[in-house]
Amino acid sequence: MSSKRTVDNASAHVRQRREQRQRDILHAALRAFRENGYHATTLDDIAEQIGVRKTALYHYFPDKEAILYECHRESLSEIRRVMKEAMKLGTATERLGYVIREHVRVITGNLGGSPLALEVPALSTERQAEIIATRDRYERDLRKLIEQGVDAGEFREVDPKVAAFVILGAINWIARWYRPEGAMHARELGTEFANHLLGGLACR
Amino acid sequence: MSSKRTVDNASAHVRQRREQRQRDILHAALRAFRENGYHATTLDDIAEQIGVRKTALYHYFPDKEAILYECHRESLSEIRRVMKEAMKLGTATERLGYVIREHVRVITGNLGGSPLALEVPALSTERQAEIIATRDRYERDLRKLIEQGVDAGEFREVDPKVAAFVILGAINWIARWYRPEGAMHARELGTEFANHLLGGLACR
DNA sequence: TCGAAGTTTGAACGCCTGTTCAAACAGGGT
DNA sequence: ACCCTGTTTGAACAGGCGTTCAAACTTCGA
Repeated sequence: MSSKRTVDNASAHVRQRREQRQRDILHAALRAFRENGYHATTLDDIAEQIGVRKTALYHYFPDKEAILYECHRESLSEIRRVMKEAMKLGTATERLGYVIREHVRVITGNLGGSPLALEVPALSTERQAEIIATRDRYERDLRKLIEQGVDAGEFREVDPKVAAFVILGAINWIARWYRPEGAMHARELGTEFANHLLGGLACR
Repeated sequence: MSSKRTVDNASAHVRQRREQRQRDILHAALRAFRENGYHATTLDDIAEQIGVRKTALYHYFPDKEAILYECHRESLSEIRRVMKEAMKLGTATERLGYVIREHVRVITGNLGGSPLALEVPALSTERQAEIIATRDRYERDLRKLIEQGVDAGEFREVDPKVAAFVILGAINWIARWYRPEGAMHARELGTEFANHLLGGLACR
């Protein structure tokens, strides 16, 4: 039956275009949220960035909060993928360095998100719970990574919790000042961050 | 003339009470802004925290933005005072350590502010310019401090700009997770941060 | 060329929240 | 007891923005 075939092709094409549109919206939103915050960003802002009226957004997301939710999910999944990848490496130093560099790359990328820098309290209670749970899992992994480094004698005896906050804070703060147009390049930024956070400032 | 005398006493008392009220408002606002952000904080939130209706706030500040502005000014002045104090110390390591510890103390204190963590774009253009200028002066001082450490051979050869961002980011991020009720104490937090940011994670 | 499904739009609604204002209230000096 | 100043309040207003909806438009296969 060629009718079935063509219909399938058509709907596949349609779905594809729809998903592309959704990605566009998410990226525009992510960029705006990261730079101006969720509440300061209007649907008009997001819509304008992709050349469309705000009402069009409702064909792709039920409401504004859903957009934020997807931003959270997408960026969290990307960052957890990084963590998983890091675990394949040998030493804690290598692993942590990789995580830091990749995290910086993600946060500075046009497509990626600034994982934990997004507003959580703006979400509904249930969604908050889910996002926080995922984020905590990531943070726990990071702490464990640091603990392993301490146990292995690679790192000094630090409080893993505080150390993780130092690292995450430094990285997430990038979203507040980094602009793609700026002079600073993402790659060097990542290595510079990794050097500083791993090796500190002091001469050895 | 005893009338003059008593009037002065009275107005002094009144002024004093007024200033206390203003401080109360600022601290309530600062706390709310820092925890929930400027836009997510309503005047009702602030007013409720000091047991008053939101309209009462207008006797002390012309509008919401003015409250944010004063929060900025107060916390910036406190943090610049810290920087000035640090300059009296001998080595770059001591200076930077002091700045970090005190910065953490300020940001975790009930009364103090989270200096640079407040939303800037919510201010009017002129006020933005002023706040940014002051903030930049502080950041420049911090960078210079780092440069001096590099020149003196105390620090490794880092990009002072990036190093400053790492330090400020780690510290400012505290506002996002630190809660006074929590188990973590401000003092240890400060020294832990200083150790990490100066000495890094790696064993030496 | 037609029709159906997908997409975009403009107008309108409703809520939230910052702001204004006149009226009530409090306190302390005479 | 009275008044003046400073303070607080409730009601009402105004604008912004998220959201709804029916109507117009676009795309693409038949």
